[in-house]
Formats: sequence, C-alpha cells, structure tokens
Amino acid sequence: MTYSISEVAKKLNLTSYTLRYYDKEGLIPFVERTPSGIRLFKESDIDFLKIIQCLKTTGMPIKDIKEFIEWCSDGDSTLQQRYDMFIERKASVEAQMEELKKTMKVIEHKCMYYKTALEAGTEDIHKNDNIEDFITNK
Amino acid sequence: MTYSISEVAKKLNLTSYTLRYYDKEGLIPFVERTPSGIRLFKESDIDFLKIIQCLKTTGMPIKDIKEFIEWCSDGDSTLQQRYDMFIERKASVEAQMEELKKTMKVIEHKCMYYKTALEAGTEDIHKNDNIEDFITNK
DNA sequence: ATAATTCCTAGAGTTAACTCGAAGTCTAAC
DNA sequence: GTTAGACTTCGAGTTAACTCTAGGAATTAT
Repeated sequence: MTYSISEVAKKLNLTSYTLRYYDKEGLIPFVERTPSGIRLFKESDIDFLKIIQCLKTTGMPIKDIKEFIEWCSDGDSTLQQRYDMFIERKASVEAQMEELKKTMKVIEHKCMYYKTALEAGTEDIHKNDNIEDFITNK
Repeated sequence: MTYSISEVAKKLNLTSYTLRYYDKEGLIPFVERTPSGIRLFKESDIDFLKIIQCLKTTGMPIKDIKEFIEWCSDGDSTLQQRYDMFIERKASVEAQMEELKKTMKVIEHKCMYYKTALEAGTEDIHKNDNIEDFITNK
C-alpha cells in the first residue's frame, strides 16, 4: 500500500510543499514514482520521514540530515558514522534540556513576579528585588 | 558603572552586531548614550538582555519580545498582559520539554540500534525490528 | 468527454535573525 | 596632534527552511 504526497503531508502534519522541498534537498531519495512521475510513499518511507522529523527536532540542519540519509544508502561501511552521529545528537538534546530547565526557572520566577505584582496592583512591590539572585540561583 | 557594547557582547556571549540589531529592532530602547552617540549599558540593561535571551530560548520571536519591552515601559497598566505572556511562555517551554523527551527516546533507541549493529558488523541483525514499536512506545 | 482536483517541475519570493561593509566619528595613547 | 582601535549609522548581503506561483500533465468524478 502506498500514499500520495498530500496523504503523507496530512499524516505527518506538514505540507506537500515541504515534502517536495525535502525531496529536492535529497532527504528522501528512496521515494518511488509512477511512470508519469508521481511520488508513491511506502510505509517505510514514512518511517524514515519520522526519523527526519526527529532529527529536525534535535536542531539538526537539513544538509546534515542529508548526509545521514546518504550514509544509510551506503550500507554497513557507514555504521560508525551513524552511531557517532546519534551519540552526538543525544548529547545535543541533553544540553538543550538543561538549557530549557534553566529557562524554565527564570520563566517561573517571572510568573510569580507578575502574579504578586498583579495582586498588589503595581510592580513597585518588587522595587527591592534582585533579579541576579534568581538567575544565579542564590 | 557602565559597559561598552563590546564588553556587553562578551559578557552575554553574542556580538556587537547582534546588540546593535536588537537596538534597531526596539528590544533595548532604554540603553543610554553619550552626547556623541555611544551606547552606555547599565547593569540593569544587562539584566534586561538576560531576560531577552531567556525569552529567545523559549522560541519567542523578536517582534513579540519587542511588544513585551513596550509593555514594560508602559508601566502597571500592562501587568496582566505581561503575566499572561509568561504563563504562555511557561506552557510553551513545558511542551518543548515534552517533545524533547519523546525525541530523546527515539535517539536513544537509535544509539542502541547502531551500537548492536556495529558489534555485529552489519545492520542486518535488525532486519526483523519494527521501528513503529518504538515510536508508538510499545 | 469535460470539469475538478491533484500531481509535477523550476524557479522566484518570504521570513527571521543575524552579519557584514563602507564611510565616517570618537577616544585613548603616545 | 596624529594614529590605532572602538564606536557610529545605513543599508546591503547571507542563510535556513520553507512557501508559493506559473504552467503544464495526470487522474478522478460526473
């Protein structure tokens, strides 16, 4: 069973334009076509697109994802590169999570700041606060 | 005590170009100047820039940050908007963390996948795997 | 068989966030 | 008082990732 480009777009919550763009950029060279040139997406193609979306979420640029796709079609000789890449992605995601946690602390502090200010009707009650205390975690 | 643009850039790990760009975009209208036009950053300006960096980390676009800055100079009448904004930022960061967690699971699975493939010398040992099982969390 | 819909490509346009170059001004050191 | 280095503005250039348009071909519905 195969899917049309618009079906895949709907399934993955992106547009046909984007899928054609990914194809143009060499991210999905494995997608087959009808004799008249229309793309036919297999289930396995959709799985690959899910991995591509996952890599994008980690902040990986498209040209790097393309390199990974090329490694995939190069077979077992590129296993080490692909392993290294995922280890590096893992470290990157860990770093991003750490940064988000720090960011969250500041945002939560600001939520409290404005909650109390709203209750008081003025920001003045924070006149003596020291924002550094929160950013530096004192 | 004040700081020059390049000192602030160094402190915040960005460039003078970027700081001037932020100024041009209205993110730091409070930064004062010498009579000859040179920017003098106060400690409180740097604190504001840290909040701006924090908002950027949450994925907030610059024109939205600008709106927040405008609210700040509009005083207490905008407390509700600012509170709502931070609540919304909090939800956004929570969503991002959730997505990163899901992404992490897939990445970790791929790390294992390639680790075992490397040990076996070939990807073939995963011939019967079903990637869906991992993506759908089975 | 015709009309509506969906597909195709090539290439142009958009947007965000920088990033830089040119030309000139300011300031500190000698 | 001149020179090196940092500062200024203005506007142009860059990059990534889409996003869309035009013009045409294929498929589906009536």
